[in-house]
Amino acid sequence: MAAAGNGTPRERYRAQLRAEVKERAWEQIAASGAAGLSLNAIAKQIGVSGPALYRYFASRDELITDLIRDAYRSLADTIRTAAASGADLAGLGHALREWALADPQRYFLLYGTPVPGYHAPDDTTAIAAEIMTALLDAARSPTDTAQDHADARLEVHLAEHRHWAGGHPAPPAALRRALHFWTRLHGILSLELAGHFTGMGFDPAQLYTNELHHLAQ
Amino acid sequence: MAAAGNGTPRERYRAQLRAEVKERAWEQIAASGAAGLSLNAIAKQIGVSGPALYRYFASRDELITDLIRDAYRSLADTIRTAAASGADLAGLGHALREWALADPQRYFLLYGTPVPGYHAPDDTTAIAAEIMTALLDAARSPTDTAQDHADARLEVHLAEHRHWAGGHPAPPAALRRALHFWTRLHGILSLELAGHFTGMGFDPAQLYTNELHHLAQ
DNA sequence: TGTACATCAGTGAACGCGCGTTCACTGATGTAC
DNA sequence: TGTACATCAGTGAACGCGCGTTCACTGATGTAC
Repeated sequence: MAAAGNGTPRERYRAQLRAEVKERAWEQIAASGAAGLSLNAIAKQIGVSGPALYRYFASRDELITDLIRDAYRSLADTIRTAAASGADLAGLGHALREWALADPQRYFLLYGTPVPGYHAPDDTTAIAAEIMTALLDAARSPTDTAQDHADARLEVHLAEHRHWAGGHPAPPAALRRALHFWTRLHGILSLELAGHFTGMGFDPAQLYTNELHHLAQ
Repeated sequence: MAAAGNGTPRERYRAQLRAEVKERAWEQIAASGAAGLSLNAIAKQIGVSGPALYRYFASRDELITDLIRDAYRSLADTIRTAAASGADLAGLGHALREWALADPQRYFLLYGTPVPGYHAPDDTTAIAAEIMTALLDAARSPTDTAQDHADARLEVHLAEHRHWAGGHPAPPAALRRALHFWTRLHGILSLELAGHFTGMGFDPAQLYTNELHHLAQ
């Protein structure tokens, strides 16, 4: 009855096997993409029959949803940890890059090709909003230097619509900076991870760092 | 023997059926993603038995490769046409955006989640290089205004490695501008098309236009 | 400490499905004389 | 213009595969008295 420690042995065993299933799932996704994820293949790798996994996951979809949730949580933790240790926007950018390079297919599971018809459950969009909030906080930086005309116009537009994220009103300049952070870094990262820079003979990291300098400006 | 006009009736018929297969394939990709593309399903839609398609495509992979090739060609044509009609970088940007919005899954087939292990055939990378060349030409713009320190450092790096694209040496400033064009616009487009901005209450087009102004600067 | 019962993990067989692909064959379309 | 032959499109049956998932059942682990 007590919800103490690690739970009963059976509960610990359950948690451990769920974790192992997910581990194998990530390996499989890394090896051949999320589309080819197969419960039977995972079971075989673990050394258990296929139907056994249905004690731990109601369906293949539930497993994938769980993986997406974990990926979002992992990214949110990474960003939060960096922010908590006093990183500025550039610091968050490097944390994001490291996280993405550590497991490209995990990155693509969140930000890659969407599956038509699939809708992420509400709690994952909540975590995504959390990440955005962390970015916004970091974007609320001291150096509020001169901005050119084009940016000013965007900020007016953003000011009209900044009611999202649960009425968390951020200064339009910070919102603009956070959005640029997100879109520019995602642009480089996803092209790099998909291999679109190979053979072009330059280091994507330099491009990335350059964009970070722009953003910190 | 003469390779004139539209060829023999049989050749025209072949070309027509190949085209119809591809059309249905795009519809299917738009509806459920490239992973779920099925030859049998296409055959059923056309009103023909499954094996019949093997007269027109050697395998499922060949069909997909063909679709990728067509998509690249379509994008290259779009960019080239815009450039030929005197568009500047901003103009190319709008052309790119329209092309992407017209068929998001086609965009993702080129720039979305990579399938581990899949290597695009050489001629598609040649078309990709062509697109890059068109960007470079447009990026070789008149207004070579002041650039900040961070950009200068990136340009030195690019200058050391600008031997790609068949020894087509572009000024580092143009290369930098072209790369920023590509990565920034892709960043916004892919997040927008994947629905990551929904519910945030602003218009991605404004963000996009804003980036274009930055690039034209 | 020992027995009776409930809980739960895992198995193996089975269902139904759709896939890519091969193969032998029919029937229509084009070609050669 | 007509006949003999070659070419080619399309069919239907079949193969082998792996998938997700259900179901009845066995055997081990934990719980209650």
